[in-house]
Amino acid sequence: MKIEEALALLKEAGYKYTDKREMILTFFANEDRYRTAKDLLAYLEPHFEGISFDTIYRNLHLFNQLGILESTELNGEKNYQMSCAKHHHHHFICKDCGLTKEIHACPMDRLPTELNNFVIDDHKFEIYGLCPHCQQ
Amino acid sequence: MKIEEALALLKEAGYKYTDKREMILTFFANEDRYRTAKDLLAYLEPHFEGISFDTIYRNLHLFNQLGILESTELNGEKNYQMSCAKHHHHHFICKDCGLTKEIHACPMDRLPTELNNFVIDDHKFEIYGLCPHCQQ
DNA sequence: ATGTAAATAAGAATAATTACGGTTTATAAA
DNA sequence: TTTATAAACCGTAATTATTCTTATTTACAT
Repeated sequence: MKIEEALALLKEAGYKYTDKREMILTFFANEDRYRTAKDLLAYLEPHFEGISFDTIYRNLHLFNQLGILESTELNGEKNYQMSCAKHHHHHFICKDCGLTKEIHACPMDRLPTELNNFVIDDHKFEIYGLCPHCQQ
Repeated sequence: MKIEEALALLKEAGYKYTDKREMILTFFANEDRYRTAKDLLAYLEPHFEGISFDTIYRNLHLFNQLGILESTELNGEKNYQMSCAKHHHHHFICKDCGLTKEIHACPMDRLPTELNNFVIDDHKFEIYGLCPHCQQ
């Protein structure tokens, strides 16, 4: 997702434009991988001295809720990256650098009949390993 | 996995037998679902007044490492259940009661060639929803 | 210009987990 | 059966990630 698209989404949903929000989006737009709240804070700190945790977390939540960011949990920490959705897909995630690669196959396509009596709300399919770059 | 089997594994790996460890295993043996450290503590507390966090977490780690317990992360909390491994499989997990159901289909069977240059260490496939009982 | 709801800062609170120093205990060998 | 020793344990403090609270500031529609 592009920054402009995200800003439009924000405006449409009645949220305000702020320079911090723009910079948060810039951060994620320039990264093709999952990043933590801490990573984001480190990026914002030099530009906005004294920026608060609250701002970080509130916006991560909001953006996630609006579908601007997608999230996953990697060793006990929530990680976010710019949403590449529109079409449903899953991810390979590099354990070293956090780089992601879309996987278009989805195991839910042919679901086992064993789950006939279960209500299915959600699923998670992720592959972990090392990207070509981090293998060296 | 049965308690005896787990105790044998412990002994074989050179760890000591203690009454607390036996009760931890009893707890998980009687549950067919993922449980948190807190759940375990609540169960042990009446039997061992003043049992420490350290004991809980140290043993959860150890058991997980030995393959006695498997773990997953559900809304920011680590959850454990008795390992049902031997054969590779995945889980349906009830969001209400934590009940699990094995799924024998594995999406890694036919991996997309897109990942040819990636080293794959691990993967996660979980389906979340409501079990028949919790739908009422 | 101005009113209002949203956004923010600052820091305290919470929740899960880990770490540390001192004591007890399971186990094996004398 | 005593004894030595490493493992297990307790009590508690520290850490880490995250959320909450209150007062203040700001974007933006009117």
